[in-house]
Amino acid sequence: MKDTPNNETRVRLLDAAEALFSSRGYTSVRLRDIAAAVDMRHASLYYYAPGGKAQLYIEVMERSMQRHRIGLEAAIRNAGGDLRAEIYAVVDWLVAQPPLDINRMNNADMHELNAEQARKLMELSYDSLRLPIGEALARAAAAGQITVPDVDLAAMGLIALIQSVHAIPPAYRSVSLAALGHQLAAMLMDGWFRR
Amino acid sequence: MKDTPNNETRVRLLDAAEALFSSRGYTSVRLRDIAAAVDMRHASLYYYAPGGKAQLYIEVMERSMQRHRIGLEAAIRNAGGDLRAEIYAVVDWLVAQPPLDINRMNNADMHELNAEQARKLMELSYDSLRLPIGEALARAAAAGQITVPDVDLAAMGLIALIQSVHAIPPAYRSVSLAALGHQLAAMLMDGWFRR
DNA sequence: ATTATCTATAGATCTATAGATAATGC
DNA sequence: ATTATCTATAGATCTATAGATAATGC
Repeated sequence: MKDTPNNETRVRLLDAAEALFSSRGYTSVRLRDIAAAVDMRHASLYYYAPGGKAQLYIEVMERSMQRHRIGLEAAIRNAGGDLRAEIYAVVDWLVAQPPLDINRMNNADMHELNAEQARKLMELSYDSLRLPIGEALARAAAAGQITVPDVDLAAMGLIALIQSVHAIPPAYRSVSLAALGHQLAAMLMDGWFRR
Repeated sequence: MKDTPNNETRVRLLDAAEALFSSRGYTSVRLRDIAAAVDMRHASLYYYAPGGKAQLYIEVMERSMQRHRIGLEAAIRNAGGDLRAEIYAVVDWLVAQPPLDINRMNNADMHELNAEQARKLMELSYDSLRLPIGEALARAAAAGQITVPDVDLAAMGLIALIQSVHAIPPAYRSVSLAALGHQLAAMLMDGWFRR
């Protein structure tokens, strides 16, 4: 009795499921889509996730959020203490990950899940994203470098702003996601108004 | 042979469909959900939209985007020429409307539609949101009041940022959507860094 | 006669389960 | 014997269509 079968295939499966769920959301992704992405028949997914689609979604999203928390903390830690560098490191991390859409998660995906599981997953999501960035902002605020009304609001706002790079269809996009992300972050840090 | 049946009921139906599609997206909304919202049987929806779910979505989203364009232009026009007032008017307009999620539209909803219809709808959406705000920004930039890398990027960034108010579950929200929206907009206009 | 709705149901998916099968590991 | 996959299919939705019905308008 092993709690988790195989491994390499399992990771490939979770990666594929994450990419799909993350960009298209719970209801738009069919088990067939995930199976096709790992070149399997959809029935075989039940071998790795006996709980079916909902289990797969929750597992994949929890893993994603935990990875984000670790990745964001590391990105900030390695940026060298300067807030601007920390924020750019956050942007670089985010644009290299599958797109996040917290609005869609909160307003659509969560309706398809058991209420308690949904609550827990949203809490994990908010914490994983908000806390690392919020702490960096709190340090800069304490040092008198920045003025924000609320570090949590600012952190979640930054993420929403950065994720808007995924709203631009590739055809209309002349520069890299990272370059766009940096421009957006710079707007938020420096403000539109002339100094 | 009339092109549009009834009217009062039709408008109620489109309003209900818009609220649902807008916040939960194409695949998460069932025809039953829309029908229930207007107290009908889902089969009756075909009387108003013979083209079915896809027609309903497109019709409702086109109407939404045209209304946004008109509403944003009016909000800006009535704000009295000051950029800050114009942006707050934009925020007030946006938070009073059903939530927009351009990321979800672009990455999920559009996959369920005919490619050409999807392209047209996204183009209309970008124009309806981007142009009114972009023009206000261009005027302020020409007057030397603000500095932005790209007015279109700034306009779409503002919208994404404002829409993040809908990612906060009501239970965690102590102030009004408008107040939150203003805080977010002020961050973007003035920037995080001390002046 | 037309308008606005309903009931009943066909047809198309989608998720999930059962059971077979081939390969691998003891 | 266990692991990893497949085929086949049941069961549950969902969208869409057909045809009935009641109310209203000429």
